[in-house]
Amino acid sequence: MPELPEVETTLRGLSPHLLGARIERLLVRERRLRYPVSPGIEDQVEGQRILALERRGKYLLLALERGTILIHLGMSGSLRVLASDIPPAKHDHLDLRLGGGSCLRFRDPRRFGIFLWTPDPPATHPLLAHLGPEPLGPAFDGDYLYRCSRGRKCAVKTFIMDAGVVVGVGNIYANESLYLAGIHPARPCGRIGRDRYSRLARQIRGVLDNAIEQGGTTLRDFVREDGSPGYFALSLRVYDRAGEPCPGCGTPIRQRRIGQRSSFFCPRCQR
DNA sequence: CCGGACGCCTGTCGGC
DNA sequence: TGCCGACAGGCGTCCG
Repeated sequence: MPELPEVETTLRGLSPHLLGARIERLLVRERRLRYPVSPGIEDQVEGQRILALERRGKYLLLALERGTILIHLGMSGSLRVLASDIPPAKHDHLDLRLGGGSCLRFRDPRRFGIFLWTPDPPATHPLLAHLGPEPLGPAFDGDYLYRCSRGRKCAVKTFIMDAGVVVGVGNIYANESLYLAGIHPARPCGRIGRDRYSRLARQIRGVLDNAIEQGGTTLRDFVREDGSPGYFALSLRVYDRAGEPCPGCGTPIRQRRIGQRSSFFCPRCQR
């Protein structure tokens, strides 16, 4: 579900509510997520203050005084801040109760999400240790993509969705940035030149920046911390638009599976 | 090392 | 109206 912009939107919305807050209690109703919620996490986090909120790729990190809560929203997860006396709905798996009667509530119908405790520096955690650079950070550019792709044979779309290459680019934004860069999603990544990769890197950055500005993309279940949707769905050029005319040339948008994921592209504008 | 297939879950939608 | 299969924004694991 949520890709980088949705996680960033969530982080920005949560920050004013969570920063500096003290955790009174963690209530876990359902431990069976992508990985079981860390045993004993309730006792670990109780009484600690939240010092910082950070994002690494699609992971959300709550830095506490003696460790870090590591959250991933999976496909269908969302986080909201609300009064803790509001009764939980179906799929509301965890409540992080804060002072003043408010709580951070984690909902995740499909339970592909993650909620883990680590006392160690989060960058060393096995789930984070092998992640590629941030697409909005200084290490990410066309040259990086070019060098990284030499000798590889997978489709360029699969390549940019590989979190070991660059983090945070999920199916929606991969489709959109390839369209804007004029690159066919099935093209082998190792046979794309420097100039095209620099265009692609710029478009990835631009698409993510714009999506963050619009509060993310709401297709089905994504909601912000206050329950409102994101509006970037209105800006999608090709994603979920099979058969509709390409905004550039009018050719019907085509849909096809690449690397087990639905892919959308204009057969004329993307080569 | 790389790439492709699979599975984890629930909800929704389209076709019959 | 109801049932059934396909599919959905992610990602770790397994296998060749």
